[in-house]
Amino acid sequence: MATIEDVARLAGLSRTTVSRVINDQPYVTEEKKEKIMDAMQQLGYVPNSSARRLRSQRTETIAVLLPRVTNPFFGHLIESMERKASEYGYQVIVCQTHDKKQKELDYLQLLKTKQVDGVVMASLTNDWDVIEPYLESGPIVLCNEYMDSDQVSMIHIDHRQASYDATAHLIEQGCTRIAYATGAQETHITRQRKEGFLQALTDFNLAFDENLEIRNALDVKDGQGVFSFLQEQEEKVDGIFTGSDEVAAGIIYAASQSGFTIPEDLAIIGFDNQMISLLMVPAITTVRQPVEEMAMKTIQVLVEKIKKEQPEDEQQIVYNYELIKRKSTERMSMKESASS
Amino acid sequence: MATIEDVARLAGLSRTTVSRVINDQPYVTEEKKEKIMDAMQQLGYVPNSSARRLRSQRTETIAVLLPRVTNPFFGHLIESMERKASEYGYQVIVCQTHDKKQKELDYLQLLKTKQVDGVVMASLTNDWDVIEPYLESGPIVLCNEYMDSDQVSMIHIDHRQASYDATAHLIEQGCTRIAYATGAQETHITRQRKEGFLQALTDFNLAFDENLEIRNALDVKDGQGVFSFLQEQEEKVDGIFTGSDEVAAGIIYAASQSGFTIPEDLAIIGFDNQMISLLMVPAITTVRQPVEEMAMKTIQVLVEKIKKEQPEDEQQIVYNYELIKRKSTERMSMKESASS
DNA sequence: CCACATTTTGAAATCGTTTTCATAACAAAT
DNA sequence: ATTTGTTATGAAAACGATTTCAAAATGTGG
Repeated sequence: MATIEDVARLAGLSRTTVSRVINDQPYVTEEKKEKIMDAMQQLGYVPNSSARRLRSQRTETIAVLLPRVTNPFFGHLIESMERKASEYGYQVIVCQTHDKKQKELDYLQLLKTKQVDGVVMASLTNDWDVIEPYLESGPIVLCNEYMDSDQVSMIHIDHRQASYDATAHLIEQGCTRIAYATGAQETHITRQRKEGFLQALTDFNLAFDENLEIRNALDVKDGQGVFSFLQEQEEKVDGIFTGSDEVAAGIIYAASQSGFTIPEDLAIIGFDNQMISLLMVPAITTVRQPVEEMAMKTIQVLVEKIKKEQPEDEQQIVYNYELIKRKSTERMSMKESASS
Repeated sequence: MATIEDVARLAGLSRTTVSRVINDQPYVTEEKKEKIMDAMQQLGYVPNSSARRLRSQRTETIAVLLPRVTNPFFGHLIESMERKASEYGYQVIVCQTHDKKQKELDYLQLLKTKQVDGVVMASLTNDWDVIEPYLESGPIVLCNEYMDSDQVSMIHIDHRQASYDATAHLIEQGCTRIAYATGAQETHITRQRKEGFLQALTDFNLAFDENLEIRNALDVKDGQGVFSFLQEQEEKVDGIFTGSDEVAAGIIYAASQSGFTIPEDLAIIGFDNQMISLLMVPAITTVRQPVEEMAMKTIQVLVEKIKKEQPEDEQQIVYNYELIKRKSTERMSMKESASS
């Protein structure tokens, strides 16, 4: 492999001048510049990125931590992040934590060892005091995660309010005994959502039966399991709030196989407005998050932090969500009869 | 940030010895080893990865090129690849080509600049003679892509035969006028599939109307478009082969809104056995690929190539697929009456 | 023609490791 | 006591770029 030295020699100039050409710096005459370009061409020279990284202390790489790519929400998130990062000239390393605390910390190590210039955390299961020390090694931005700290920027929707609205909607449709299915319970947005859910019940004078909380429901398969669980209940459950469209889809699939009618027997609400929520029969009521905007904003904020010398104030950017009402909760007949 | 020098000084030893400890090499007495460990601990030392990379010429990073993460097939692929790579101690850089030739080459540049030790190409739109020169810079393994060359290892199913089987199935179900919807037309597996499709028609004495080939159909939205297109045809189309479950789902969704019955009016076949193919009503007949196995094998082969000094023979590993027959092609009534 | 500013160039230091090579220490074998 | 072989250690080179700093060349205004 040709090095900068080889180019310099062939062009009859110094490494310094070659470096100037590579980095598009001023103070090189057009003539020499061409000579160098020719030499680079001739040798098929490309600068060695490890050497640049070492000297310049920049890696032009970002790590994105998320639970798993196969969850379509995170799939879309990383899709957009990679596109945006690529525009800025940054590479993206995928870091799947599978909601494991240790994995999360392992990946944060990338920041310490200077393998990345910054980190996006779209997965956050550790407590903040464990994460905080890593801020010394480089910027971290939270996306879709919330943290009660003013030392970190975050981009998200109001999960508490969204869950509240969703739950209220279920109640307005006449549901009185509502189950709650959640994903990994450790994360902070999960707590936010739970709060919103409970608040809605309280405000409408409904009690929550703790036995109706299902944890670790993440995908379609889990959704099928959730349905079995609901079916086993002695007292009939007439509505369920799920943290994901996939789980909701799984429930509907299982329900239709058991001859249940949705939403009459059971009203279902999902989250994220994935394509599947539109395609299921019945279509699933869900909460839309502006994924692409959030993803791009996150990258923008992170890149700005990377480039800035002195730290700016941390930003908390809250995006709007939208409750999309569909057939899976449309219980017109019940509406009249039910009002505790 | 503490450097190896600092650690050496604090421990009263040389950089070399510290390096030995870091890399778990022999010839360090237990006593000094502990001293060094203590010093590292005390200083919060972590080795700088750029420096290691530069000196050792290894990056412990792999680039995975694919069209887009949001396509669930590739989502699953990268999910498994990242997991496996992580086991081997490798990072994964996501490189979305969006089926653009230039993007593909841009990302291959990572190999040239030594930012990655190897590349997985799960997206391959350029001709081989354009790609080949990059092999000089490091190993490349194809996954889910086929190339008529013995200079590169590849892991895939027999797309030609799978398409043949799928098409034959449509014909056996009584379809006589079959449309063909494909994704990005530039890739090599796309050609393989087309061949299989055409061969089946020929073998069953059916003609293919070139007007019934739809290109660039990638997702649900495109599927809806495909349905409109089919509806506009004067001569009725009674079957369609699509290269993706998402497209198939889009067609079914649009069809159901127009009061079409699937499969009686139109039999549909998808590809990849995504969750959606099971969840749609009717469920979609599709071709299952062993994604996880393929992904893990790909990483294994690549890592082996990275570690081996002298190049081994290139392997072509062909996995088995499975045609999963579901409701979207189950035209029992037609079966009897139709046999050209 | 001089003084001064600006542009152009390169030698050498630097980034933080790993690797090579030489040497020291120690044990076992002659 | 001497050789031989193995283990233990460090000095210095190397990896391939960027950055600093000094000096040379050029231009400009008086």
